[in-house]
Amino acid sequence: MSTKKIETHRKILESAFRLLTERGYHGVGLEEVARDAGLSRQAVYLHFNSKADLLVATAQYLDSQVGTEEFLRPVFEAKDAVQAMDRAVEAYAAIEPLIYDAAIMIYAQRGFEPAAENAWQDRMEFRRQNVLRGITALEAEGMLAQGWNIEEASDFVWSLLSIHTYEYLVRERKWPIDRFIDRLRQVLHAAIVATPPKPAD
Amino acid sequence: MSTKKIETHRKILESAFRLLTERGYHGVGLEEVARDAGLSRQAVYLHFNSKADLLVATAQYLDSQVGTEEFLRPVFEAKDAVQAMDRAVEAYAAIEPLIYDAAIMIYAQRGFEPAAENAWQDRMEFRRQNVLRGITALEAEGMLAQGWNIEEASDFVWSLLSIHTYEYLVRERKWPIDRFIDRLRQVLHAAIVATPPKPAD
DNA sequence: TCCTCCACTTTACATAGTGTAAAGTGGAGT
DNA sequence: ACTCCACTTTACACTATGTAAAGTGGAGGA
Repeated sequence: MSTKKIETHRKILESAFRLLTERGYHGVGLEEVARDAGLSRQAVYLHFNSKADLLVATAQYLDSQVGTEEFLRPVFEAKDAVQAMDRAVEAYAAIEPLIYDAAIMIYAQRGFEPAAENAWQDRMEFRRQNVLRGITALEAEGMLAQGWNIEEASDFVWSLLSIHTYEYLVRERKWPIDRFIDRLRQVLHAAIVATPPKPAD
Repeated sequence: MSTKKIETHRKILESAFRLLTERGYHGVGLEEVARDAGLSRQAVYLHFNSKADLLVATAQYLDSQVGTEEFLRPVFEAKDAVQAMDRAVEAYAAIEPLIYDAAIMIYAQRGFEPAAENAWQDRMEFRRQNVLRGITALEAEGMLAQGWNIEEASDFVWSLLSIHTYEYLVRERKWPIDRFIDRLRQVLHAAIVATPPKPAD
């Protein structure tokens, strides 16, 4: 692809991102996206096969802009699995607001557009693998609470750290982000971290 | 409304429910819903103002069919707040599969259709009030874990008992419903139920 | 029995969006 | 000067929602 085409590609994605997140998937037509990017509607079809394709590409573009790895670095550098977990909650709370609009849009379209379903599954699987690593480490350090196994604890934590928990508590219930972080940590500690052996007396 | 019209109304709702849940909101047109109900497309507009209206009416119709109160009765008849909570988890796990399709459809449309947004908020508020009552009782019995207040504990439990937790764990991760119930109870006990005072020795 | 009402049909139309097709344009690179 | 190609322009096919209005047929009341 020529430099020019790549540049146009990016312009479409940025117009699409802004308009789609402002007004929702059905709230904007490709006509308007194209106009916003300074192009004809047909030009958009030279870059993306369909509106659904554009949505998915937009979400992936956003992901690349957000730089998830940066946020996750402290997690991997933690001194133990419990600290990693606490840091993961913080990272999660920092990333979620940035990707919320796009993620929810993908989620809402996943029932109708196979491309959106794939994008959603990819994202979920990525997250679940990260959680699985964390829980595996927790278990290896003997800090996974009794009564849990790695698989089920991972599933549960993955579900707890989903975009919907953020939506319910922060967006709907207006929790300040610090409360959100503290409460999630509190729950995770209580529910899946082993209580420390009695201090020797 | 005449008996005949009410009957037709119901027929439309049942056709709509089946087709919409089978193929999704955008997967069926009113043409097809009407045909399925043995009517012309225009007849549907004599009963519902728009497709969005029909969706909302369908979800409400389903709610009325499900009989949520029946499921919740054991919760209100529990001997204490902790037992009520355990029973609430069971009721929740019984109701969720029945309303899942319709609820998710309403959820997915809520960004586009104010009617769907209202229906969603109503449902959420109903649930949140129920949870709030439960947590208030828990606190009154001195069984709310330290570090929680009623408001925040309610928000958290409400979010944990959302349709999305069911979606993630049962639908996506294929948890058997019993495991789902057990794990949720386990988490709730660990996270928000007070540890009993040390038995006298 | 006749009349009226009304739920529903039929036909038609306006509007809006997605996606396809194909000829034309203008500028950048060789 | 020639070519390529990204993009424009115009046009069309298709599908859906929603509106409008005249017509039909049967049930219920006078």
